[in-house]
Amino acid sequence: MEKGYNTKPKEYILSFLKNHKNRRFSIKEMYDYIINEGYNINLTTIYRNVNSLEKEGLLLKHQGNDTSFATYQYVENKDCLAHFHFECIKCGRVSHLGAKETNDFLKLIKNKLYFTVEPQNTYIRGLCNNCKGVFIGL
Amino acid sequence: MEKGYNTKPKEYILSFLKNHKNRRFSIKEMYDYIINEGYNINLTTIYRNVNSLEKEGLLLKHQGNDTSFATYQYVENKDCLAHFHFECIKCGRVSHLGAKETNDFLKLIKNKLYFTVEPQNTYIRGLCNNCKGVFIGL
DNA sequence: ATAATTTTGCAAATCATTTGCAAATTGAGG
DNA sequence: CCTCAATTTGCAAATGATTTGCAAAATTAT
Repeated sequence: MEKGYNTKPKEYILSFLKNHKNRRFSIKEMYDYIINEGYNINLTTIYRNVNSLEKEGLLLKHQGNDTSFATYQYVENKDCLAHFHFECIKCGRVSHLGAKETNDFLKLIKNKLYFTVEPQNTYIRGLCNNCKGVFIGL
Repeated sequence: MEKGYNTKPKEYILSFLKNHKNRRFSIKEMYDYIINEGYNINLTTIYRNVNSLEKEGLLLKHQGNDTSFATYQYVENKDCLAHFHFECIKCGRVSHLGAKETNDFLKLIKNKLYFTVEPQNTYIRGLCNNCKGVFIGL
């Protein structure tokens, strides 16, 4: 049973992510950004903290189908996990569908399929408004 | 520009996957199964073939959020990619939602969000009928 | 069969992530 | 603000999945 100390690196990492809500970063990206901001930190330290922040539910971890590395994103509040997620396949930004629409959809498919849906694990993928115009190909 | 030779290993891998539709295998699993069937093959060969089969659209590649390795699955016909997918978070099996329900859902959210949904990239996650009873946790 | 081209198998390289361990940091209690 | 036990850090080395280089084997058209 760990007491959980408050360390500089841990605080720095979390505030970095909080300052970039709705954006995902790979460990390497965080590292580069943070180093660039003039704060000295170790890659391993980021791995370790990001891991425990994810377990605490403060971060969302994404493992892309095409990328070999994971990315992490700060989640404002955990309620959003009860909704379906929309993930932009271009910029990676994640937003979420309202409770009403989530429920409507769940009703819609309830008797269609022998399947219990877990919205918190579900990412509906497509293009967000920002990326609609610029995306080429698929 | 490659001509694409038909080799024993390539055929063996594809037929193995075809004989196990709706199931996903990691490279290592395929290797173990195939070796166990008495057919001699190399890990690298599986990597290479599975990669090109995926590019040809014959296989679906999955990169789990929690697993460090990819899994692959034979897809019967490419039409199924135009539908939403259901993926069981326990057994990994993928099935798909019918065209009508897919469309109903798309209509449902069309004006709710500045978002263009790509069903072929979307996995709705939950528990399939088989796994409903046995799953612990989450 | 022959030759040109692709694919295989193996070993070594690569890349993301994890682990071991000593040194540094933290926080509770004096 | 000093001390001490517990936790966290940083670095180097380990791990595990995947890729690559290269010579030998397999394939296809001629």
